[in-house]
Amino acid sequence: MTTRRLSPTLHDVAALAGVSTATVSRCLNFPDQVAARTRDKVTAAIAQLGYAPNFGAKAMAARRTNTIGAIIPTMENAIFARGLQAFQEELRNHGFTMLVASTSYRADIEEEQIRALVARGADALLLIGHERSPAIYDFLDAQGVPALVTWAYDRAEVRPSVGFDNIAAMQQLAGKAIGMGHKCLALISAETAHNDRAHGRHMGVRAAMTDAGLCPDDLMFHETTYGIESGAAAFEKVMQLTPRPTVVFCGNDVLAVGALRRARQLGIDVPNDVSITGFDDMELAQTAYPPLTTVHVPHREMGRRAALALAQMVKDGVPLATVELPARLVMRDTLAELSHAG
Amino acid sequence: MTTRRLSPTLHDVAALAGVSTATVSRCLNFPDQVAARTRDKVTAAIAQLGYAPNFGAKAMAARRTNTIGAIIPTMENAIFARGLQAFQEELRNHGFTMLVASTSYRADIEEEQIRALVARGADALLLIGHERSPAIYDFLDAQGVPALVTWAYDRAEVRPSVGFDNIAAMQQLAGKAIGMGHKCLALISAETAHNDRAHGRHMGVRAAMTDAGLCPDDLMFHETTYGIESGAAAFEKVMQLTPRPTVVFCGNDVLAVGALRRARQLGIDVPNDVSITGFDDMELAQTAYPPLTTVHVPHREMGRRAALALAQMVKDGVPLATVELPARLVMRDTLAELSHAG
DNA sequence: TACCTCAATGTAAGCCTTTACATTTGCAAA
DNA sequence: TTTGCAAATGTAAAGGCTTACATTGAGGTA
Repeated sequence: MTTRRLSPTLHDVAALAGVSTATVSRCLNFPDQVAARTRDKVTAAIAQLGYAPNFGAKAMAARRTNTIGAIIPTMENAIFARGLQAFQEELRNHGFTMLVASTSYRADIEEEQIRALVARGADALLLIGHERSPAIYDFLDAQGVPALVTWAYDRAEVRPSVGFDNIAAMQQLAGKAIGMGHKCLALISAETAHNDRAHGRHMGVRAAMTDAGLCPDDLMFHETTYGIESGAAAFEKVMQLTPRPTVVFCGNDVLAVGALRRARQLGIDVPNDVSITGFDDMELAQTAYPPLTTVHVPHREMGRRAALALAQMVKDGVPLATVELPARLVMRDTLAELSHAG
Repeated sequence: MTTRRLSPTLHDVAALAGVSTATVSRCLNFPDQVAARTRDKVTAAIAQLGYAPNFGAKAMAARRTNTIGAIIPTMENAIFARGLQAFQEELRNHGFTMLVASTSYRADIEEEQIRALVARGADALLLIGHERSPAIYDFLDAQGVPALVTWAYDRAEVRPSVGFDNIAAMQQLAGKAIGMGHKCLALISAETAHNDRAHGRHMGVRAAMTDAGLCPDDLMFHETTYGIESGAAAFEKVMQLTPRPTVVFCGNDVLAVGALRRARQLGIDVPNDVSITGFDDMELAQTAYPPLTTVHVPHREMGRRAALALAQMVKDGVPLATVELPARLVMRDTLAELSHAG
């Protein structure tokens, strides 16, 4: 009485094709190392048996899973979703599958998720932003799992990354606003702790002020949580300040849309009474009314490039390199010359 | 000369703790089967060595990966992203990790992805919508991989699902519009081929017309691709029809926002000249101007419930059951009583 | 013909864990 | 003290694949 197997194994295929298991394995993984005749026999046997390789066995023997992990704050933020989508598509082109985990912007959960994905056999990891504890980098190094940072570019960092320069981008936008006559600036920022993107954007505004001979400490800085409502509330607060700002930069489009909405509710005209800008250029920005002036971030391109780099790293050992991608201003209708009537 | 191992194994832990590998394994998987003293020794050894179980070996020996696959059309659509986020969070609560693949709404890619995730050792699968080839269901059955459908509920389907009734929801919305005096109806729909959600919504409008004694064939039906621009173009087309519709239902919020935008560009006032409705109730709907009347779909709840069901199925063998979740009308500002002036 | 080379194929040793079954230990009951 | 039983632990056999190394055989060269 023989044990009935759930599904056919390499061994069964080999027996049916009249070759060794090694040959079948080679047929699957390095087809041009085996003679065409043999290959045909094996292919036929595989088809006949409906053979599919066993994942665990393959992973164990090959010491690789062809799986790459991505850890992002949340998929609900469209910018991450978009980048992730591109990441996954490119990964698929190279035969990899994506494992996803999210952190809700919490450092402790991120650490847990990094460990979880490594334990799940991720061959490499995609991470957002540079800022995390050194211990976790040590862990990654010890486990030999390469990690690529994205959404951030910082020439001072040694770890490889694919991203854009948050400081420079925001500096450019703020510089533009100052050039349009604005001197009284406010920034509604996402939380900057453990978030080097938000922090960089803050620094960018300050840098532009310094460039223009303004005192960066005069920037009205307001930090808040992510969300349309938060943006609305922050805007209302900021508009009560004295002197009242003539331009309100927002750390991202979602906050800006909230600000826009509250402005309308308060009867404040944008951009005639006050200018508002966003950051990210998500679909929301075009849809908003009036269409939002913002900074376009190459989310898809970042995801795609990151996937490519990681795939080549795992497959061919191509070392990870840092790539800076450009972010560009998108002038729409919410940033205007300072009207001296205002 | 001994081979240097990359990372410590169960064996190393066992040696250090002075017990057998079986005991270490039990310590990890069934802690209360081992004496407290032993457990302490083992725990110490694990910590000292920085041991982490090998995924491939574990998967092979346990014939389980604690990984669940999700296959969705695209993460760029916020409604899927949101559901997926909730799905992943709940999965994490139960110790599972999520494998994600996307299909770009293409049946052939979906099939390929289903096979890929099964090959990657997914213990179970989350799928969107019922509509797919029987062959792929056979494959899933043959491989013993349970699948749960979501985003759709259809009492006629035997396969388990967690979702809402697209027909009934749209029927309710259309019924409401008809009750407000509208008789001349148009529907801008996403592509209905291989998409039972879009198809159901179409059927819903027709059903409401029949209910009200209107002839469903009088519905001006316009099918288009997903996207704001598509919605805008479709709206323009539909408004050139004779008789001109007084209400334009859209298959989703994105199309509706496109319609709204084009209406503004064309100087058509919403809702006084024409009513427009969406479907999904994504953030976009509140942000749009004017705020969009739509149907709220419980995306998060679907994701959460699906994760729970799948986790319980894989862990404890609880059979998958069909659950219908409610979708409800959200009246905002784009649907109005038919003004007889119009 | 004898010899060499290289491509194709085969052999078998891992890879690391889980788990059925066997063995030992500890303790309570007699 | 002896016996019996349950709890704790150990032994070793899978589990299915990859791959280093060994073997075979075909074709070319001297």
